[in-house]
Amino acid sequence: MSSEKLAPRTRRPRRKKGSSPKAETKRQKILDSAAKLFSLQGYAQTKLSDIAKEAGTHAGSLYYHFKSKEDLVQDVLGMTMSLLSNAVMAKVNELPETATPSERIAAGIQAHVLHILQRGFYTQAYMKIIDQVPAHVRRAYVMAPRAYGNYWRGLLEGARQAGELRTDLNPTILRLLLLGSITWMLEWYKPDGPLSADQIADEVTKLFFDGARKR
Amino acid sequence: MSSEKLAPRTRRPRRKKGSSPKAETKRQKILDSAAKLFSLQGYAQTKLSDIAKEAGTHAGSLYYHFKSKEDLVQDVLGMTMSLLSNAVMAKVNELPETATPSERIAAGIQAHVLHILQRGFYTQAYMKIIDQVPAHVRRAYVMAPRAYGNYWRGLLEGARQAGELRTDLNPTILRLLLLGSITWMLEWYKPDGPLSADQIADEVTKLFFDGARKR
DNA sequence: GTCTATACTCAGATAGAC
DNA sequence: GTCTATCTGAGTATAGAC
Repeated sequence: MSSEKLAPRTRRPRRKKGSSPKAETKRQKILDSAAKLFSLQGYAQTKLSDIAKEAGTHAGSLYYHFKSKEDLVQDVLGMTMSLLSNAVMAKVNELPETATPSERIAAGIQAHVLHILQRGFYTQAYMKIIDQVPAHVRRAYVMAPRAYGNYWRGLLEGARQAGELRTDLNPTILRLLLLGSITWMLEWYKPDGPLSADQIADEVTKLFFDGARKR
Repeated sequence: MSSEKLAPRTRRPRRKKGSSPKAETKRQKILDSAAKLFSLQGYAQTKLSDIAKEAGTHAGSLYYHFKSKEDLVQDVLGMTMSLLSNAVMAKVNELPETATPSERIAAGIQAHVLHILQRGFYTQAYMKIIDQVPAHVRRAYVMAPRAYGNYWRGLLEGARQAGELRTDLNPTILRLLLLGSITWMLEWYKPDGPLSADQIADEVTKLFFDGARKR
Protein backbone atom coordinates (compact mmCIF):
# COMPACT_ATOMS: atom_id res chain seq x y z
CA MET A 1 0.00 0.00 0.00
CA SER A 2 2.83 2.34 0.54
CA SER A 3 4.48 1.47 -2.71
CA GLU A 4 2.25 3.11 -5.23
CA LYS A 5 3.16 6.65 -6.08
CA LEU A 6 0.77 9.49 -5.84
CA ALA A 7 -0.89 10.10 -9.14
CA PRO A 8 1.26 12.64 -10.95
CA ARG A 9 -0.56 15.88 -11.43
CA THR A 10 -0.79 16.19 -15.11
CA ARG A 11 -2.17 19.55 -16.00
CA ARG A 12 -0.49 19.37 -19.30
CA PRO A 13 -0.82 15.75 -20.22
CA ARG A 14 0.62 15.97 -23.69
CA ARG A 15 3.10 18.19 -25.33
CA LYS A 16 1.88 20.83 -27.65
CA LYS A 17 2.26 19.34 -31.05
CA GLY A 18 5.51 20.37 -32.57
CA SER A 19 7.31 21.09 -29.34
CA SER A 20 10.80 19.74 -29.55
CA PRO A 21 13.06 18.17 -26.94
CA LYS A 22 14.89 21.45 -26.92
CA ALA A 23 11.74 23.31 -26.02
CA GLU A 24 11.06 20.76 -23.34
CA THR A 25 14.48 21.30 -21.82
CA LYS A 26 14.02 25.03 -21.87
CA ARG A 27 10.62 24.68 -20.37
CA GLN A 28 12.10 22.68 -17.52
CA LYS A 29 14.76 25.28 -16.99
CA ILE A 30 12.12 27.96 -16.74
CA LEU A 31 10.19 25.92 -14.21
CA ASP A 32 13.31 25.39 -12.13
CA SER A 33 14.10 29.08 -12.25
CA ALA A 34 10.58 29.96 -11.28
CA ALA A 35 10.59 27.53 -8.35
CA LYS A 36 13.83 28.98 -7.13
CA LEU A 37 12.70 32.58 -7.31
CA PHE A 38 9.24 31.88 -5.95
CA SER A 39 10.82 30.14 -2.99
CA LEU A 40 13.10 33.08 -2.32
CA GLN A 41 10.81 36.00 -3.08
CA GLY A 42 7.24 34.82 -3.14
CA TYR A 43 4.76 34.86 -5.98
CA ALA A 44 3.73 38.46 -6.46
CA GLN A 45 7.25 39.74 -5.86
CA THR A 46 8.69 37.61 -8.61
CA LYS A 47 8.35 39.25 -11.97
CA LEU A 48 8.30 37.29 -15.19
CA SER A 49 11.36 39.26 -16.17
CA ASP A 50 13.15 37.91 -13.08
CA ILE A 51 12.30 34.37 -14.05
CA ALA A 52 13.31 34.96 -17.64
CA LYS A 53 16.63 36.42 -16.58
CA GLU A 54 17.34 33.49 -14.27
CA ALA A 55 16.54 31.13 -17.10
CA GLY A 56 18.66 33.09 -19.53
CA THR A 57 15.92 34.49 -21.72
CA HIS A 58 13.42 37.34 -21.87
CA ALA A 59 10.01 37.97 -20.43
CA GLY A 60 8.21 37.86 -23.72
CA SER A 61 9.81 34.55 -24.60
CA LEU A 62 8.20 32.79 -21.71
CA TYR A 63 4.92 32.97 -23.53
CA TYR A 64 6.07 30.48 -26.05
CA HIS A 65 6.17 27.91 -23.23
CA PHE A 66 3.41 29.09 -20.92
CA LYS A 67 0.10 30.72 -21.44
CA SER A 68 0.47 33.03 -18.47
CA LYS A 69 2.17 33.52 -15.13
CA GLU A 70 -0.69 31.67 -13.54
CA ASP A 71 -0.19 28.76 -15.88
CA LEU A 72 3.47 28.68 -14.98
CA VAL A 73 2.91 28.68 -11.24
CA GLN A 74 0.42 25.88 -11.58
CA ASP A 75 3.03 23.71 -13.18
CA VAL A 76 5.44 24.50 -10.39
CA LEU A 77 2.86 23.58 -7.78
CA GLY A 78 1.93 20.50 -9.70
CA MET A 79 5.43 19.10 -9.61
CA THR A 80 6.02 19.76 -5.97
CA MET A 81 4.19 17.24 -3.90
CA SER A 82 5.02 14.32 -6.12
CA LEU A 83 8.71 15.13 -5.84
CA LEU A 84 8.44 15.21 -2.06
CA SER A 85 6.21 12.23 -1.58
CA ASN A 86 8.17 10.14 -4.03
CA ALA A 87 11.35 10.92 -2.14
CA VAL A 88 9.79 10.00 1.19
CA MET A 89 8.11 6.86 -0.05
CA ALA A 90 11.25 5.68 -1.77
CA LYS A 91 13.20 6.03 1.45
CA VAL A 92 10.60 4.25 3.51
CA ASN A 93 10.34 1.46 0.97
CA GLU A 94 14.08 0.91 1.08
CA LEU A 95 13.72 -0.43 4.59
CA PRO A 96 13.90 -4.18 5.06
CA GLU A 97 10.67 -6.08 5.53
CA THR A 98 11.54 -6.51 9.16
CA ALA A 99 11.53 -2.80 9.93
CA THR A 100 9.14 -1.77 12.68
CA PRO A 101 6.48 0.85 12.10
CA SER A 102 8.45 3.24 14.26
CA GLU A 103 11.50 2.75 12.09
CA ARG A 104 9.39 3.51 9.09
CA ILE A 105 8.28 6.75 10.69
CA ALA A 106 11.85 7.67 11.53
CA ALA A 107 12.88 7.02 7.95
CA GLY A 108 10.02 9.17 6.71
CA ILE A 109 11.00 12.04 8.97
CA GLN A 110 14.56 11.78 7.83
CA ALA A 111 13.64 11.76 4.16
CA HIS A 112 11.18 14.61 4.47
CA VAL A 113 13.58 16.83 6.37
CA LEU A 114 16.45 16.18 4.00
CA HIS A 115 14.28 16.73 0.98
CA ILE A 116 12.94 20.11 1.97
CA LEU A 117 16.16 21.41 3.47
CA GLN A 118 18.55 20.24 0.81
CA ARG A 119 16.93 19.62 -2.43
CA GLY A 120 13.61 21.06 -3.07
CA PHE A 121 13.27 24.54 -4.37
CA TYR A 122 9.92 23.17 -5.41
CA THR A 123 8.84 22.27 -1.92
CA GLN A 124 10.10 25.55 -0.60
CA ALA A 125 8.27 27.40 -3.30
CA TYR A 126 5.10 25.48 -2.63
CA MET A 127 5.09 26.28 1.05
CA LYS A 128 5.85 29.89 0.44
CA ILE A 129 3.43 30.69 -2.31
CA ILE A 130 0.48 28.40 -1.83
CA ASP A 131 -1.12 31.18 0.19
CA GLN A 132 -0.24 33.82 -2.35
CA VAL A 133 -1.69 32.47 -5.54
CA PRO A 134 -5.22 33.21 -6.75
CA ALA A 135 -7.82 31.27 -4.81
CA HIS A 136 -8.94 29.08 -7.68
CA VAL A 137 -5.36 27.97 -8.27
CA ARG A 138 -4.90 27.21 -4.61
CA ARG A 139 -8.06 25.15 -4.54
CA ALA A 140 -6.79 23.00 -7.38
CA TYR A 141 -3.57 22.18 -5.55
CA VAL A 142 -4.45 21.67 -1.93
CA MET A 143 -5.44 18.13 -2.81
CA ALA A 144 -1.83 17.25 -3.37
CA PRO A 145 -0.72 17.74 0.25
CA ARG A 146 -3.84 15.98 1.34
CA ALA A 147 -2.75 12.85 -0.50
CA TYR A 148 0.65 13.15 1.09
CA GLY A 149 -1.01 13.68 4.45
CA ASN A 150 -2.88 10.45 3.95
CA TYR A 151 0.35 8.63 3.42
CA TRP A 152 1.55 9.89 6.78
CA ARG A 153 -1.73 9.02 8.34
CA GLY A 154 -1.07 5.45 7.28
CA LEU A 155 2.46 5.49 8.61
CA LEU A 156 1.32 6.69 12.01
CA GLU A 157 -1.70 4.48 12.12
CA GLY A 158 0.52 1.47 11.46
CA ALA A 159 2.64 2.28 14.47
CA ARG A 160 -0.40 2.87 16.59
CA GLN A 161 -1.90 -0.47 15.60
CA ALA A 162 1.36 -2.16 16.46
CA GLY A 163 1.13 -0.70 19.93
CA GLU A 164 4.14 1.52 19.44
CA LEU A 165 2.37 4.85 19.86
CA ARG A 166 0.26 6.15 22.68
CA THR A 167 -3.43 6.17 22.05
CA ASP A 168 -4.35 9.22 24.08
CA LEU A 169 -3.26 11.68 21.41
CA ASN A 170 -5.45 12.74 18.54
CA PRO A 171 -3.85 11.12 15.50
CA THR A 172 -4.69 13.95 13.16
CA ILE A 173 -3.31 16.62 15.44
CA LEU A 174 -0.25 14.51 16.03
CA ARG A 175 0.42 14.31 12.33
CA LEU A 176 -0.15 18.01 11.79
CA LEU A 177 2.14 18.98 14.64
CA LEU A 178 4.90 16.74 13.35
CA LEU A 179 4.67 17.86 9.76
CA GLY A 180 4.17 21.46 10.83
CA SER A 181 7.32 21.55 12.90
CA ILE A 182 9.20 20.20 9.89
CA THR A 183 7.61 22.55 7.41
CA TRP A 184 8.41 25.54 9.54
CA MET A 185 12.11 24.65 9.32
CA LEU A 186 12.15 26.43 6.02
CA GLU A 187 11.72 29.65 7.97
CA TRP A 188 14.74 29.21 10.17
CA TYR A 189 17.07 26.66 8.65
CA LYS A 190 20.33 28.02 7.38
CA PRO A 191 22.56 25.60 5.47
CA ASP A 192 25.60 26.95 7.29
CA GLY A 193 24.09 26.65 10.76
CA PRO A 194 25.67 24.58 13.52
CA LEU A 195 23.56 21.49 12.85
CA SER A 196 23.36 19.54 9.63
CA ALA A 197 20.03 18.61 8.11
CA ASP A 198 20.70 15.06 9.23
CA GLN A 199 21.22 16.11 12.80
CA ILE A 200 18.10 18.22 12.74
CA ALA A 201 16.13 15.24 11.49
CA ASP A 202 17.45 13.26 14.45
CA GLU A 203 16.32 15.93 16.87
CA VAL A 204 12.84 15.88 15.44
CA THR A 205 12.68 12.11 15.69
CA LYS A 206 13.83 12.10 19.29
CA LEU A 207 11.44 14.83 20.29
CA PHE A 208 8.56 13.25 18.45
CA PHE A 209 8.96 9.82 20.00
CA ASP A 210 10.16 10.60 23.47
CA GLY A 211 9.40 14.22 24.25
CA ALA A 212 11.55 16.77 25.97
CA ARG A 213 10.98 15.76 29.57
CA LYS A 214 13.80 14.31 31.56
CA ARG A 215 13.22 10.79 32.87
CA MET B 1 13.06 38.87 34.48
CA SER B 2 10.03 37.65 32.71
CA SER B 3 7.93 40.55 33.82
CA GLU B 4 9.25 43.34 31.67
CA LYS B 5 7.48 43.75 28.39
CA LEU B 6 9.27 43.74 25.12
CA ALA B 7 10.09 47.23 24.05
CA PRO B 8 7.14 48.39 22.01
CA ARG B 9 8.11 48.98 18.42
CA THR B 10 7.48 52.62 17.99
CA ARG B 11 7.88 53.55 14.39
CA ARG B 12 5.64 56.50 14.98
CA PRO B 13 6.61 57.67 18.40
CA ARG B 14 4.48 60.76 18.46
CA ARG B 15 1.28 61.75 16.85
CA LYS B 16 1.40 64.07 13.95
CA LYS B 17 0.73 67.45 15.39
CA GLY B 18 -2.92 68.24 15.16
CA SER B 19 -4.13 64.66 14.95
CA SER B 20 -7.22 64.27 17.05
CA PRO B 21 -8.52 61.38 19.13
CA LYS B 22 -11.00 60.79 16.37
CA ALA B 23 -8.25 60.41 13.84
CA GLU B 24 -6.46 58.08 16.19
CA THR B 25 -9.55 55.88 16.44
CA LYS B 26 -9.95 55.81 12.71
CA ARG B 27 -6.31 55.03 12.29
CA GLN B 28 -6.70 52.08 14.60
CA LYS B 29 -9.69 50.85 12.69
CA ILE B 30 -7.72 51.00 9.48
CA LEU B 31 -4.91 49.02 11.06
CA ASP B 32 -7.34 46.39 12.31
CA SER B 33 -8.93 46.13 8.90
CA ALA B 34 -5.57 45.83 7.25
CA ALA B 35 -4.45 43.12 9.66
CA LYS B 36 -7.60 41.18 9.01
CA LEU B 37 -7.35 41.38 5.24
CA PHE B 38 -3.63 40.77 5.15
CA SER B 39 -4.14 37.67 7.24
CA LEU B 40 -6.81 36.39 4.91
CA GLN B 41 -5.45 37.42 1.54
CA GLY B 42 -1.79 38.24 1.87
CA TYR B 43 -0.02 41.51 1.22
CA ALA B 44 0.05 41.96 -2.53
CA GLN B 45 -3.46 40.59 -2.95
CA THR B 46 -4.91 43.15 -0.59
CA LYS B 47 -5.67 46.40 -2.32
CA LEU B 48 -5.84 49.67 -0.48
CA SER B 49 -9.39 49.93 -1.71
CA ASP B 50 -10.17 46.63 0.08
CA ILE B 51 -8.76 47.96 3.31
CA ALA B 52 -10.60 51.22 2.91
CA LYS B 53 -13.87 49.44 2.28
CA GLU B 54 -13.42 47.22 5.32
CA ALA B 55 -12.72 50.28 7.41
CA GLY B 56 -15.68 52.15 5.96
CA THR B 57 -13.82 54.72 3.94
CA HIS B 58 -12.11 55.19 0.58
CA ALA B 59 -8.69 54.38 -0.80
CA GLY B 60 -7.62 57.97 -1.18
CA SER B 61 -8.60 58.74 2.38
CA LEU B 62 -6.08 56.33 3.81
CA TYR B 63 -3.37 58.74 2.83
CA TYR B 64 -4.43 61.13 5.49
CA HIS B 65 -3.36 58.53 8.06
CA PHE B 66 -0.52 56.74 6.30
CA LYS B 67 2.15 57.81 3.91
CA SER B 68 1.89 54.66 1.83
CA LYS B 69 0.85 51.05 1.81
CA GLU B 70 4.33 50.17 2.94
CA ASP B 71 4.01 52.54 5.86
CA LEU B 72 0.74 50.94 6.81
CA VAL B 73 2.04 47.40 6.74
CA GLN B 74 4.97 48.40 8.87
CA ASP B 75 2.62 49.58 11.57
CA VAL B 76 0.73 46.31 11.39
CA LEU B 77 3.93 44.32 11.73
CA GLY B 78 5.07 46.58 14.51
CA MET B 79 2.07 45.86 16.66
CA THR B 80 2.12 42.14 16.21
CA MET B 81 4.81 40.64 18.31
CA SER B 82 4.17 42.85 21.27
CA LEU B 83 0.53 41.78 21.31
CA LEU B 84 1.54 38.14 21.25
CA SER B 85 4.38 38.32 23.68
CA ASN B 86 2.44 40.45 26.09
CA ALA B 87 -0.35 37.90 26.07
CA VAL B 88 2.03 35.04 26.71
CA MET B 89 4.01 36.82 29.37
CA ALA B 90 0.88 37.93 31.16
CA LYS B 91 -0.35 34.37 31.32
CA VAL B 92 2.95 33.00 32.55
CA ASN B 93 3.20 35.73 35.15
CA GLU B 94 -0.21 34.89 36.49
CA LEU B 95 1.15 31.63 37.82
CA PRO B 96 1.87 31.39 41.53
CA GLU B 97 5.43 31.73 42.69
CA THR B 98 5.49 28.03 43.36
CA ALA B 99 4.89 27.02 39.77
CA THR B 100 7.54 24.78 38.32
CA PRO B 101 9.42 25.71 35.15
CA SER B 102 7.50 23.01 33.31
CA GLU B 103 4.25 24.54 34.40
CA ARG B 104 5.45 27.86 33.13
CA ILE B 105 6.18 26.30 29.77
CA ALA B 106 2.76 24.69 29.67
CA ALA B 107 1.14 28.02 30.44
CA GLY B 108 3.17 29.66 27.70
CA ILE B 109 2.13 27.06 25.16
CA GLN B 110 -1.48 27.47 26.16
CA ALA B 111 -1.38 31.23 25.89
CA HIS B 112 0.44 31.25 22.59
CA VAL B 113 -1.89 28.72 20.99
CA LEU B 114 -5.00 30.50 22.18
CA HIS B 115 -3.71 33.85 21.11
CA ILE B 116 -2.91 32.93 17.54
CA LEU B 117 -5.93 30.72 17.02
CA GLN B 118 -8.53 32.91 18.62
CA ARG B 119 -7.54 36.46 18.86
CA GLY B 120 -4.82 37.68 16.73
CA PHE B 121 -5.50 38.84 13.24
CA TYR B 122 -2.24 40.60 13.80
CA THR B 123 -0.29 37.45 14.47
CA GLN B 124 -1.93 35.71 11.57
CA ALA B 125 -1.17 38.64 9.32
CA TYR B 126 2.41 38.73 10.49
CA MET B 127 3.01 35.08 9.73
CA LYS B 128 1.37 35.31 6.39
CA ILE B 129 2.92 38.44 5.03
CA ILE B 130 6.34 38.70 6.58
CA ASP B 131 7.66 36.85 3.54
CA GLN B 132 5.73 39.01 1.15
CA VAL B 133 6.75 42.51 2.08
CA PRO B 134 9.69 44.32 0.53
CA ALA B 135 13.00 43.06 1.83
CA HIS B 136 13.97 46.22 3.67
CA VAL B 137 10.69 46.16 5.57
CA ARG B 138 11.18 42.53 6.47
CA ARG B 139 14.66 43.21 7.73
CA ALA B 140 13.33 45.85 10.07
CA TYR B 141 10.82 43.49 11.64
CA VAL B 142 12.51 40.14 12.00
CA MET B 143 14.03 41.42 15.21
CA ALA B 144 10.67 41.33 16.89
CA PRO B 145 10.23 37.55 16.79
CA ARG B 146 13.81 37.20 17.84
CA ALA B 147 13.05 39.03 21.07
CA TYR B 148 10.07 36.80 21.60
CA GLY B 149 12.25 33.81 20.82
CA ASN B 150 14.59 34.90 23.55
CA TYR B 151 11.78 34.90 26.03
CA TRP B 152 11.09 31.29 25.14
CA ARG B 153 14.74 30.49 25.31
CA GLY B 154 14.63 31.63 28.92
CA LEU B 155 11.54 29.61 29.69
CA LEU B 156 13.11 26.44 28.32
CA GLU B 157 16.48 27.11 29.85
CA GLY B 158 14.83 27.50 33.24
CA ALA B 159 13.30 24.06 32.98
CA ARG B 160 16.53 22.58 31.80
CA GLN B 161 18.44 24.09 34.71
CA ALA B 162 15.88 22.70 37.08
CA GLY B 163 16.52 19.24 35.68
CA GLU B 164 13.09 18.95 34.17
CA LEU B 165 14.18 18.67 30.55
CA ARG B 166 16.53 16.26 28.88
CA THR B 167 19.91 17.65 28.03
CA ASP B 168 20.58 15.64 24.91
CA LEU B 169 18.46 17.86 22.69
CA ASN B 170 19.74 21.04 21.14
CA PRO B 171 17.87 23.79 22.99
CA THR B 172 17.60 26.06 20.00
CA ILE B 173 16.22 23.36 17.73
CA LEU B 174 13.86 22.30 20.47
CA ARG B 175 12.48 25.79 20.71
CA LEU B 176 12.12 26.19 16.97
CA LEU B 177 10.36 22.86 16.60
CA LEU B 178 7.92 23.71 19.35
CA LEU B 179 7.12 27.18 18.11
CA GLY B 180 7.09 25.98 14.52
CA SER B 181 4.50 23.32 15.17
CA ILE B 182 2.35 25.96 16.83
CA THR B 183 2.84 28.56 14.13
CA TRP B 184 1.92 26.10 11.44
CA MET B 185 -1.46 25.61 13.10
CA LEU B 186 -2.59 28.70 11.29
CA GLU B 187 -2.43 26.66 8.11
CA TRP B 188 -4.75 23.91 9.23
CA TYR B 189 -6.77 25.09 12.21
CA LYS B 190 -10.45 25.56 11.55
CA PRO B 191 -12.49 27.12 14.36
CA ASP B 192 -15.26 24.64 13.72
CA GLY B 193 -13.00 21.59 13.75
CA PRO B 194 -13.46 18.70 16.18
CA LEU B 195 -10.97 20.00 18.73
CA SER B 196 -11.07 23.33 20.50
CA ALA B 197 -8.04 25.57 20.66
CA ASP B 198 -7.70 24.58 24.30
CA GLN B 199 -7.64 20.91 23.49
CA ILE B 200 -5.12 21.47 20.76
CA ALA B 201 -2.89 23.30 23.20
CA ASP B 202 -3.10 20.27 25.48
CA GLU B 203 -2.07 17.95 22.70
CA VAL B 204 0.97 20.08 21.96
CA THR B 205 1.94 20.12 25.59
CA LYS B 206 1.62 16.38 25.94
CA LEU B 207 3.57 15.70 22.79
CA PHE B 208 6.24 18.20 23.68
CA PHE B 209 6.90 16.84 27.14
CA ASP B 210 6.34 13.15 26.71
CA GLY B 211 6.48 12.28 23.04
CA ALA B 212 4.29 9.99 21.04
CA ARG B 213 5.83 6.66 21.99
CA LYS B 214 3.85 4.23 24.04
CA ARG B 215 5.43 3.28 27.36
C1' DG C 1 -10.97 64.61 7.71
C1' DT C 2 -13.05 62.56 3.85
C1' DC C 3 -14.60 62.54 -0.76
C1' DT C 4 -14.05 61.99 -6.12
C1' DA C 5 -11.40 62.16 -9.99
C1' DT C 6 -7.28 61.45 -12.09
C1' DA C 7 -2.30 60.83 -12.86
C1' DC C 8 1.49 57.66 -12.66
C1' DT C 9 3.92 53.33 -12.54
C1' DC C 10 4.77 48.75 -12.89
C1' DA C 11 4.47 44.40 -14.66
C1' DG C 12 1.75 40.96 -17.41
C1' DA C 13 0.58 40.07 -21.95
C1' DT C 14 0.76 40.51 -27.20
C1' DA C 15 2.63 41.35 -31.95
C1' DG C 16 5.68 40.89 -35.35
C1' DA C 17 10.52 40.83 -36.93
C1' DC C 18 14.21 37.70 -37.20
C1' DG D 1 12.12 29.53 -30.69
C1' DT D 2 13.60 33.91 -29.18
C1' DC D 3 13.97 38.71 -29.55
C1' DT D 4 12.37 43.83 -29.01
C1' DA D 5 8.81 46.98 -28.83
C1' DT D 6 4.42 48.06 -27.37
C1' DC D 7 -0.21 47.72 -25.39
C1' DT D 8 -3.12 47.42 -21.42
C1' DG D 9 -5.01 46.91 -16.94
C1' DA D 10 -4.60 47.06 -12.16
C1' DG D 11 -3.69 49.45 -8.35
C1' DT D 12 -0.87 52.99 -5.71
C1' DA D 13 -0.65 57.62 -5.01
C1' DT D 14 -1.92 62.71 -5.60
C1' DA D 15 -4.83 66.88 -6.15
C1' DG D 16 -8.30 69.66 -5.03
C1' DA D 17 -13.23 70.24 -3.83
C1' DC D 18 -16.07 70.08 0.14
